[in-house]
Amino acid sequence: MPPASKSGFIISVAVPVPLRRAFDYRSKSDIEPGSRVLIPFRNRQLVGVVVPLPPDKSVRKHKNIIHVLDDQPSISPTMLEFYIWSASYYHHPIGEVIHAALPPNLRKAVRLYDPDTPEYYMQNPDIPEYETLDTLSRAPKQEQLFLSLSNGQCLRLDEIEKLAQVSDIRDVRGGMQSLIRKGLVIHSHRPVNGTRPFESTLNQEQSRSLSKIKSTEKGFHTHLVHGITGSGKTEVYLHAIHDCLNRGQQVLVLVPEISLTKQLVERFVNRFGDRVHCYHSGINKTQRYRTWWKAGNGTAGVILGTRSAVFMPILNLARIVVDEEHDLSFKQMDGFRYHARDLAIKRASLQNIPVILGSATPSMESMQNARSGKYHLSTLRKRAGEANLPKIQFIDLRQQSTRYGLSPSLISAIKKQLERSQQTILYINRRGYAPIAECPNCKWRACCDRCDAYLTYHKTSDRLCCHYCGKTFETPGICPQCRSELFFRGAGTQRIEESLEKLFPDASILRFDRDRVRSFRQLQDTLDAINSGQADIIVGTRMISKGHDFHGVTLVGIVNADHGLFSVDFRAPEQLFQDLLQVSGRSGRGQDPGRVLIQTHHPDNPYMEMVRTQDYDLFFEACREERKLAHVPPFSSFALWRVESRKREDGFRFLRKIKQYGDSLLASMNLEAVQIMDPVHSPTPRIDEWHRSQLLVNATTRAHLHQILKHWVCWAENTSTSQKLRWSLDIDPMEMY
DNA sequence: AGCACGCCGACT
DNA sequence: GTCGGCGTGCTC
Repeated sequence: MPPASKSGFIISVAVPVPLRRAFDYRSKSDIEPGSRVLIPFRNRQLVGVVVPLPPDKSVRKHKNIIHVLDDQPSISPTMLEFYIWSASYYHHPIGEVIHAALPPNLRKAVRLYDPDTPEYYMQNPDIPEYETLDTLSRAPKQEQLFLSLSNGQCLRLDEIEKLAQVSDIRDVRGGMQSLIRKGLVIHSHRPVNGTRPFESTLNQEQSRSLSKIKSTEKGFHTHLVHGITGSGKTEVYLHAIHDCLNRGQQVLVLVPEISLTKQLVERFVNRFGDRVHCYHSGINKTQRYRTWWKAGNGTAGVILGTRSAVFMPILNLARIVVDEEHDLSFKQMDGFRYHARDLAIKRASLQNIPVILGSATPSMESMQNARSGKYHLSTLRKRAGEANLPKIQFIDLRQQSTRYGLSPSLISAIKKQLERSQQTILYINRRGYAPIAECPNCKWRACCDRCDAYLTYHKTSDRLCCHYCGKTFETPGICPQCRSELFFRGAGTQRIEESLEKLFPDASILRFDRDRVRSFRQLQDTLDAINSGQADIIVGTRMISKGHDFHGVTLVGIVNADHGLFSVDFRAPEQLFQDLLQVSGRSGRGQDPGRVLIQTHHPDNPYMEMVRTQDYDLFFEACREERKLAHVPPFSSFALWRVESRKREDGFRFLRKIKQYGDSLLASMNLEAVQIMDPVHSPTPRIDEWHRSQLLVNATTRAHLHQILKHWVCWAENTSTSQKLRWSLDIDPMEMY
């Protein structure tokens, strides 16, 4: 309760500005937390949200709130608590966090409104009618209402009211609400013909995993489903979701950006009809608001979304599923740098519900938690249906020479595929034609003028392109220094595509990279083309490895696996292992067995051997030991200060000041568990004319890290910096450059 | 962030 | 004389 006085109430408001504090205002009446208010802010008017934080006693002058925008709070106490927790964990301004969580049209000074009138109602097709009538035997009015929806009819409220007049039922809306609350009736936006009956097709492993999940229906639990590619993890989630919908509850399903395809949505819609609501960057404002509204009032059964959907208010949330939990796209890489998987787990604990993480290659963090008993682990070792795991073999590049990336062994394997008219995927993690344009004589290389990076040659546009800032340049035909003819070194997707066209002129070749597949629409079309067998060979970057099911692909060729084997980033082996296993998993998902050929200079590297045998457990143990010795996550917690400046030394100087202050904080707080490294320039020191440097903080205890950061960030925020300098703090950084 | 205030150079 | 450049500081 805010203090009430003669002059009114003092209300704490989160304002959408990059400041890590709330602002206090005066109001004649008390206002419930979670309500949006219009407030004067300096000489502007902004929409803020009332937060349950204690007012700052040191502030004397208070302006009046202009206007309360919500009759009822648009943010529930639970969600508000979750947003405040998120802001404090990531040390991000509370106003910006709440602003990001609101649907775009509520960020403006408009009142809440129902996006869907009229609303349709229908019987829940997943519950047999006799069962329902049983539960309603002592509620005759509700039974009447329920029966007016018989035979799968879909009716508007006014239509039901007309029918109900006959039986003299007055509170139709209330009656329908209680039927919905009991899960016997569902809302639907437009008439649907019911959903398909749910057939169980789980194998033994899947059933075991499901019953493990079902055994912890109540309370907070984290499940990790470790299922090899093609083992049918999705099927397990679908069953778990089905149970919740039957009880009239809701489920949140988070998937990586690239996985939210038509195929996946269709799979959900086939099971759950129009109770499925999607939420991702490609959805317009009206749709977003509709989903937000329906999630909040309990009518959307399944909310299927990408990372930002973790902030969706959901009235009867019973479960959260995070598919491909290892995927890096769950981490927001700019602005509010949150990790949707970690927040999903926090949210589940706040709401006291189970959360299910699934992956073929779980992150080190999650598996460590499973092994230590914090999470419940279930393992799916068999591929569902007829399919078997693909066989992985190496092509030793020390013994075979390649022509533009392809070895004779790989070429002959592709040839055999074409003869048997089976599809092949070639994976190369580099787009464009050649990553380097070099003078063979004086070794001059084409560089970007805005970044410290070499330019990639793109043959389709005949231009040199910077993959960091996106700027393109005209290709000089000859070396600007010694006038020799330039040589394009190395291979990207375009060059592989070209080589294949020459080698196999009759084959149809499809490129699958960011240059070719730019929009959501193009992604659908490309996936459709692959699945309908229009492409014989698909040349793709990492995009292709993200959870797509290709039934005709029986060979995956990995053009170069060595990228990242000797990286300085401690996460590089994990990412390599995940990438290679994920892309290998695209092979042999139909009836025919799959093969994987990996070109490498290091077939005897221990990590490569674990890839070949697809031995996740062995990999986990090896990686675990390495990380334990190096004292890095999951055996410690990282925070990373990042600074960008226009002048080279400005950022570095600021980081030295940050470190100095941090060290003094450490000394005064007597925290030995926290270690502050020295500032360093980023591996790519300049991007788009911004010079980048960073400062790593490594802590044994997360609580101690948090404690020092609280003061540290506060200091940084109040230390004036010029506009030529930008800084940010990354909690649990996933990429260290 | 976004906006006002303020202190110096080239202009109707 | 003043219009406007962006460096600095503040927002309950």
